[in-house]
Amino acid sequence: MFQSRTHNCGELRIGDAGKNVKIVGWLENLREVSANLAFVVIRDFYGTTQVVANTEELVRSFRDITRESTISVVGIVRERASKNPNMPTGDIEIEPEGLEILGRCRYNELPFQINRSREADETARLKYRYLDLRNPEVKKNIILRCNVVAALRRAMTEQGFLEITTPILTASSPEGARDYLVPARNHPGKFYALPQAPQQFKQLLMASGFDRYFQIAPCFRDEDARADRSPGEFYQLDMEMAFASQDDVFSVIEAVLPPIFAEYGVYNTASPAPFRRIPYLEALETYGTDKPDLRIDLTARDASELLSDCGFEPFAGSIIKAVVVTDFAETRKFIDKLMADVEVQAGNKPYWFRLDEKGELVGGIAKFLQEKKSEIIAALGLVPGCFVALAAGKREAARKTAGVLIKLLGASVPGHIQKERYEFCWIVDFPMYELGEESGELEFCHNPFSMPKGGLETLKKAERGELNALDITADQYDLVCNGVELSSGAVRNHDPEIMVKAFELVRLGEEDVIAKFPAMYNAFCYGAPPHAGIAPGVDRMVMLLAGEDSIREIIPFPMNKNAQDLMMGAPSEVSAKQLAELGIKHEEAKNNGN
RNA sequence: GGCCGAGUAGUUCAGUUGGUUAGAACGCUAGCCUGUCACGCUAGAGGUCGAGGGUUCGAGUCCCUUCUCGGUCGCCA
Repeated sequence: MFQSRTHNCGELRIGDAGKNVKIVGWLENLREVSANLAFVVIRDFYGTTQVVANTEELVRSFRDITRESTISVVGIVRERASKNPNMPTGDIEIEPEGLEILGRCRYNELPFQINRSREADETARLKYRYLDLRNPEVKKNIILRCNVVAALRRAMTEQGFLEITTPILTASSPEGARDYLVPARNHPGKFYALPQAPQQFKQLLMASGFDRYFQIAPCFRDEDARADRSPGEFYQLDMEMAFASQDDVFSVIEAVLPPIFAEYGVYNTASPAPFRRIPYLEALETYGTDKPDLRIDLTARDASELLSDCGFEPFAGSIIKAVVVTDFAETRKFIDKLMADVEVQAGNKPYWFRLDEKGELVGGIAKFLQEKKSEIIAALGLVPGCFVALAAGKREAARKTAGVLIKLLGASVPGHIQKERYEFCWIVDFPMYELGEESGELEFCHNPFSMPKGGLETLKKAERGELNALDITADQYDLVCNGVELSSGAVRNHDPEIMVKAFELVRLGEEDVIAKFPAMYNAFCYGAPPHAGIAPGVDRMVMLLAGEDSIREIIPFPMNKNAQDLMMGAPSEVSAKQLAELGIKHEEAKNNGN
């Protein structure tokens, strides 16, 4: 029978010398110095401790144990003859009196070396995640995640929020991402859906009279992965407040996040409250993106009037954005690489020129600019040593290209980014509607739950043609940190009449509102509070705090890019019996050629 | 679905204009070594070069097809 340890592998110090102890853990390493002297490293969750094998018999015993087996060692703590100042337990070692194998590792070669697992093939890491996680370097991100989640819960609770869980099996919702569907055994042909977010439930909680709700909420979306987007499932710090305005939501987030970022992040500085607020359109014009990285000091300027008639063919009739980089001393090779990278990421070719130390416009498209040289230098405020990157095309393409230019120039040209900090901002005043790319017709820009600014009156004006619906904004906002979109949120539309009117502008009506959101529509007909909320992504936050570029590094058991769990073998086939119970036909018929 | 990159020993990688028996490091096995701590030293085992086809006297290398993985665009209200 297993007897408990007296100490873990991270806690013994010089003051413990002479004590009788029992430690347990994984056999990490065996260093044989001679036939009758070897050093054994035992690792557990808390750290590593050295055991000394100082007889021929002991050396043989340890040699016969495969590494990564779990063992227990009973013995006496003693001061080391040669200490290791680099490890917390480096002053002591254990002289064993008893040794027991608890769980033998059956393999003397592992899929990868534990202490170097981060360098291993990712497929192997995911398949053997339980070995990967034995690596303290890998484990520490998961511990960080736990600490951050605990801190978020504490902070939200302190702010008076209640954590309320909402259903995982729910109804498919008609908009947004692809749903994960679960067949309903008792209702053949019908399906549950896993929630893309607890959006409707949290609004119903507001209608139920809960004042401040939050949840570390699992969300499920069947969309393709990215480096910063795990496929399938992710977590949000979902919150909603009754009788609340945009400012109320901002106050809570500005109180909750900066201290946690400063305490747990790789950078220990976070922008203090209040965060900068940037209107959506201004962000697109100035930063070329709705998720600017404010650590970068570069901005985009409109140079359409200045340059569109300079004779350079791609500029004719185009919107042109200029990004001026001072103190630029990079090589032509650097520029070519950067321009190529921008073209790939933006899907649009960027251009450039420089003002050299002699005050001449050189390089890139400079030969088209000589006639208007002084005008250009004055308009863009150029000084010798300036590099000017240019984005041209239709308005959206020019903005996007400028955004990519700013991002890549900021990251690679020295002196234009203050990297070691968390820089938050709010993007506000999102448009309520946009023209659909395919349909060309008016559609909801983000989500139909947001309250249009000006409420019913504004919508009626748009309906009467006194106002362009595209100019209607909503109290809808994004939280952005270091160029990463952490969250969207909004003041919600809690008035059934305004909801219907908002839908009418996109050629839908009351029956559509009821069909799509029956519970919410009905509930709001019984007296709903004005409410607002937000849902910062937990995974993205932890990524920022851990300084990781891959979302898989901060998820305990991640899926691969193709939404497969290589360790568990999901998704997997199921038995014909299971399918039959669910009223689902088996694929076999097809294989037989029927 | 499009585009880009990768796939060679258990692992991470190198491999020249196509040319002898495909190498290194780490790991593994055996031996040596009395204070190591990424211990050191010596020796050894270990390869369907992702798969299939083609060009060639000869292919890890060139061509075609295909699979897998990663990144990115689409997508993600």
